[in-house]
Amino acid sequence: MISSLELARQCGISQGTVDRALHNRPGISAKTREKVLRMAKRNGYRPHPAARELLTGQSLTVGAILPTVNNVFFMDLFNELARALAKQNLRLQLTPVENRDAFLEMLEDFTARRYRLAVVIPPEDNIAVPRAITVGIPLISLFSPCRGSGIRFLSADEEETGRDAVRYLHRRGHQRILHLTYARRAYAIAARAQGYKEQCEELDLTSKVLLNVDAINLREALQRYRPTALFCHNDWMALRTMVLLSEIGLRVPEDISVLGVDNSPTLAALQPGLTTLAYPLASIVDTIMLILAEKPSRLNLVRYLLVERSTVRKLTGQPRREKKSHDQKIQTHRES
Amino acid sequence: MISSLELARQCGISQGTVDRALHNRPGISAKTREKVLRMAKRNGYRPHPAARELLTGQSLTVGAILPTVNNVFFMDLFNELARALAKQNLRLQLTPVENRDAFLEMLEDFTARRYRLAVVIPPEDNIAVPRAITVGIPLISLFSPCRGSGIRFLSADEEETGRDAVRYLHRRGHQRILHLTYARRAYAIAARAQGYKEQCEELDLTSKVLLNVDAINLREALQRYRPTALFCHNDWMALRTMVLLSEIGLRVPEDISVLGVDNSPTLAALQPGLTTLAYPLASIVDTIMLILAEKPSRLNLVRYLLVERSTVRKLTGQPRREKKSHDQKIQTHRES
DNA sequence: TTGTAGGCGTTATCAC
DNA sequence: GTGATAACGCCTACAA
Repeated sequence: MISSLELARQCGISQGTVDRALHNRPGISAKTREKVLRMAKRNGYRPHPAARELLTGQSLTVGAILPTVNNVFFMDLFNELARALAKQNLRLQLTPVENRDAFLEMLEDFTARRYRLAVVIPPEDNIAVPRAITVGIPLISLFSPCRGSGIRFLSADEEETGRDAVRYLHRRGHQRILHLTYARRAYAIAARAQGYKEQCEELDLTSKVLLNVDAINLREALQRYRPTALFCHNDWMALRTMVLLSEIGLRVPEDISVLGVDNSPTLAALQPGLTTLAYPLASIVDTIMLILAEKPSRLNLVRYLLVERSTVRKLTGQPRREKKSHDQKIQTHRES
Repeated sequence: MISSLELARQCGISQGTVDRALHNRPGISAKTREKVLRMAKRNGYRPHPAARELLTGQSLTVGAILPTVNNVFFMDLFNELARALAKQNLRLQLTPVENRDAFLEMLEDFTARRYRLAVVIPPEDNIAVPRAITVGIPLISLFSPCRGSGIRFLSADEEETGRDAVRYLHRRGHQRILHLTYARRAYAIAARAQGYKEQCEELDLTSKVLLNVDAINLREALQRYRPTALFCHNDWMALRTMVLLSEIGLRVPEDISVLGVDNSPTLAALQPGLTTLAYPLASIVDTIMLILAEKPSRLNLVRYLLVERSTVRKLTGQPRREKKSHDQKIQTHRES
């Protein structure tokens, strides 16, 4: 790796002139510029990002943290984000972390490195982020909130998602709807279950939530509650449920209906027939890019909680849809 | 973010003394050291990694590149690697790339940043890596080889994996074994299919390879070849196949056997009953860590191709197992 | 049109 | 024990 000073020596000129050539700045003869560019190419010259970052105090990297839990939906999201960032000449640095300590440690590192932005999926809910970090880097938390000033929390309206699911199934004639979800205490999980329960009450349906589905408790719940539909927290759990149902000997959708959430492209490849609620993944990425486009000074002042679906729309410039949007949102490759 | 110079001023001492305190170096009084550490903590001081990297010419980061193809097996691998690196105080920087250009661009960036090592899963086979990169950073390519001097290619012996699968199924009494794999031209895919074919010939079995399984061509192949066992390229494809079989109305393993490859922990959670060949994931991570432990000067001289299973063992210090190892390698939660 | 100087933050090596 | 100085590579401002 050659330095710009070394390059200047090889060309027999000064470092300043080399800089003018490399950055297309005025005040240099065409001949000299050409020569510098030729030599640079020949030597495979690349500016040292560390030096530039040190000088400018700004990095061209966006840091991302995700739990080591292997979640295909998270990967779909970050792949999308990486693509969007690449277009703006920014890189995404992904780091898997196992726990709260590693999470905060990584955030400190991002701050010290002057990353442009941190986009995180916290390994736990409500982690308290020290002020030293929040003043140092704009922070967007996805799916699960963090505690701390100026942190943006980006999420779909999970309660409404839960309600949507119940309404959709009820309209299809279902009366006994079971909700399958995780025992983990996380915002998205709790809120979605809450919406499910509330909507069930409004429609005079009995609600029942099953945590951490397995062969035994699923079988038991099926016998006890005789549900005609299963509303699963996400596509992954829907898939697992379908596998279990097939072992039990129940067919989907003839014997029982299964509804997932996410519309994960990766899982769609595995099980194209899955019925699922589409998660506004593209909106999330769009919103992140919008936040990034703002001036850093303004970033630390604004704070909003994207728990209202309309907020997402406003940010991404989409018009508020009419009532029937509920149906449009539902991807039905196979009716369930 | 406070600098060490600023910290020194606040303590009323020089930068050099601050450095002695922060790095536990001798030549400083206990009282001064304590004071510096206290002030550092209070101000949330963190050395700027860019400055350190600039000075030392070495980064504490390992760069990783993986295709945007959402592959749970890759994520399992990198999660393991991140964990192992964290123990050595190294970070893993993961970057998803879409194509050859982005891949090479990212490698150049890694080189410019003086990363300790690049661990890559190339988006295509046999990408030519310029010398400028290979001399700048030690490079390990996983699953799919790259062209270029000094590049280490780390992979299990894929041909042998293909043979193992056939031998295993044949010993269970299967005579008609179909191989389901991808159309993509990649080393692991081609080599595994090659091993499958060769072993079939040796055992006087007819071999048939089905590319890009879907509902239609699977049904057709089942009717035409009447296989009793399906050997799938990986767990993911095995799962997809099992879903299709269940739609067709065939039960696994009663009507037909399905064998996957990877022993992916993530997919095991989805379908615990899947029979699969264990991929030596831990060995791969161990080997990477061993390569990392060597001196960089030596790294650029050695070159080896880990296509012989014995080579992996040698590097990781495991004894060569006896014949029955084939059986031990196979994870059979449910006999297929 | 070109050369020179200074500083980003850290660390190693001098001198006191 | 402590303080001063130089250097890593880049970029900007100013001087020639």
